[in-house]
Amino acid sequence: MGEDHITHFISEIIEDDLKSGREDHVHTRFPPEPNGYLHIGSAKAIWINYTMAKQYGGEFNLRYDDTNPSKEDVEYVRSIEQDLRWLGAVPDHIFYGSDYFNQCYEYAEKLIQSGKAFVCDLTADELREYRGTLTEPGRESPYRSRSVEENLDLFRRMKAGEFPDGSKTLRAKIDMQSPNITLRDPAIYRILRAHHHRQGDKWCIYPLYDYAHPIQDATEGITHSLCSLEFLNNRPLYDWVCDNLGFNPRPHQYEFARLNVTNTVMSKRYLRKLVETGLVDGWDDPRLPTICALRRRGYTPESIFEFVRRAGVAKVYSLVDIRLLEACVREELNRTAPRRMAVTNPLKVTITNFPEDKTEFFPVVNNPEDESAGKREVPFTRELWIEREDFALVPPPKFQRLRPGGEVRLMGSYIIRCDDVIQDLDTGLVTGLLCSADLVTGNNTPADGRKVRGTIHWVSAKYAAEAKVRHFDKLFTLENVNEMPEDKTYDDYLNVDSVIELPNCKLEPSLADANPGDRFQFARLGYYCRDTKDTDVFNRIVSLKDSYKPQ
RNA sequence: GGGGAUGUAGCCAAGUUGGUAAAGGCACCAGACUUUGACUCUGGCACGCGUAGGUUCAAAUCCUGCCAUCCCUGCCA
Repeated sequence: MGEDHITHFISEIIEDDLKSGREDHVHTRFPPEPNGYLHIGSAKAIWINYTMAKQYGGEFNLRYDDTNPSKEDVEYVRSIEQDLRWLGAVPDHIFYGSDYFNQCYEYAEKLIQSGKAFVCDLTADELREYRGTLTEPGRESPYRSRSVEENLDLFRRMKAGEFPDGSKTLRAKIDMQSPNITLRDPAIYRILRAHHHRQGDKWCIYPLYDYAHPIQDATEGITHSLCSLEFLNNRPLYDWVCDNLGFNPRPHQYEFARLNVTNTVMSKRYLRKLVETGLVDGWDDPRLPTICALRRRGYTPESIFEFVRRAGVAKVYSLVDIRLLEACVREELNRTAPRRMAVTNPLKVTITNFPEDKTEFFPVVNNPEDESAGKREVPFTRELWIEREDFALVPPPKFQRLRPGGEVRLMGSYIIRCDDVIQDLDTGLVTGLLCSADLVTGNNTPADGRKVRGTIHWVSAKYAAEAKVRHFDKLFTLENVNEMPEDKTYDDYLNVDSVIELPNCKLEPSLADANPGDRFQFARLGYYCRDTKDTDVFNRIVSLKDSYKPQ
């Protein structure tokens, strides 16, 4: 799947670095904050960092960016690694940003000693005021000129827990006039008494992202720190930290546009809300765009990475059509998923010229594109189920399936003719069909050479297995969220009833043995996966394209 | 009355030392094939590269102005 060698502006940068000798190897990392589950958007950052490392024979780290204990949890740590492995981006190393808290602290003292950082007593509100605005420069903090000794003393006492939360910060001394607000003496340490999922209560001061991230990268020997475009403004600060701490060699940050997908909400905040309020069953509810939900729904890791690959890497804000993902899934599953017959909306058919007590087995091809997949024996009996929509009392133009007096092929089996229609006298509803099979022709082309256009799927009523089939009509529960007006919220677009459960599905008997996670193509109905949790359910992964248009 | 990034078809996206039918994929349309109206195959789909000028024999590619979108005013990441 995909080409051996992937090219985009990031790969060109890396190749230039390698060619010019600025770098002699490639080492990347995926640095999620463990504050939620990975989703399809995360897959892009994972894919880029992973493929760039592997393409140039380098290493790829998973690093938990856990510098803010108030938002993080071990549950997320566990899920992230699991999802990463499932996707196939197996990390060469797993690190925790919090494991570098000692280094961060040492480096901070170093910054203080070289006069590059100071302890500031401004409150959050005051700090905001001093910072200035987008159009006005900021003012220097009155504490900016404290002596090295005083700063060091204060910082050590911050660490020792002598000051209450939020009463002081350590700030980098850069430039309050800078048009880039990130550079206006940014806070690099805050006082925060919060239990850390990994460090416990060891620390009451925590480094901030802009300061910790370059240190983490440098400590791990990262060469190319690939992140999304919203960190572009932070790059000068990233460079400032690297330069002022004298990292050599030092990592370099490059930015690409993050992935947005139509009808799909990536906001971790909102996804968490859906989970916590019980509107969905959990982070792996098949309606969600999380990696674990896609997995449960039946998407393959290959198709997700293929989607990311085809969506491309550039620097424009982009909104990729969800149908590209669907196309990737269809393409893969079409090659790999065994075909099975299932009837989601059953209509009884009686083959009047077929004996009541007889069972005939027809060999049916498992995958027309893969001969090694072999065949299976499907039982045929006098009473069958067919799809209700495969019969039309009054056929619309170009309708090729069954109609009164018409013929149709039962896939892999006989051609049948509809002789009689049984209708409910009161409602007119069709309750059954009486048909006769061309027993002479069998599963072959008709001896008289007549053409029978339509082919429909069927299941023996006597041997049918039962299961629920779950359709997701509105992908990921949200419609048109990408064009959401400002006065609306995600809740206005929530469509929790978008799942259609079809309780009376008739499945060909071989489906009774399917394992959770197994994927199939149900004839003309789409690709389905037996749910891993709810095992009497088959989830529709994606529907087949339907080019049938009457008239 | 700031700074940065970006603007190529419905959606992504190649193409940048200027060179003369503007790759490819998704979507869509038409047709062929078909024991799944799937798949596959064939053909179509930007007289145009945000816009207005300029330089040039030649511009998506260079220059200038303008417009639009996104990011930045967390002791979040």
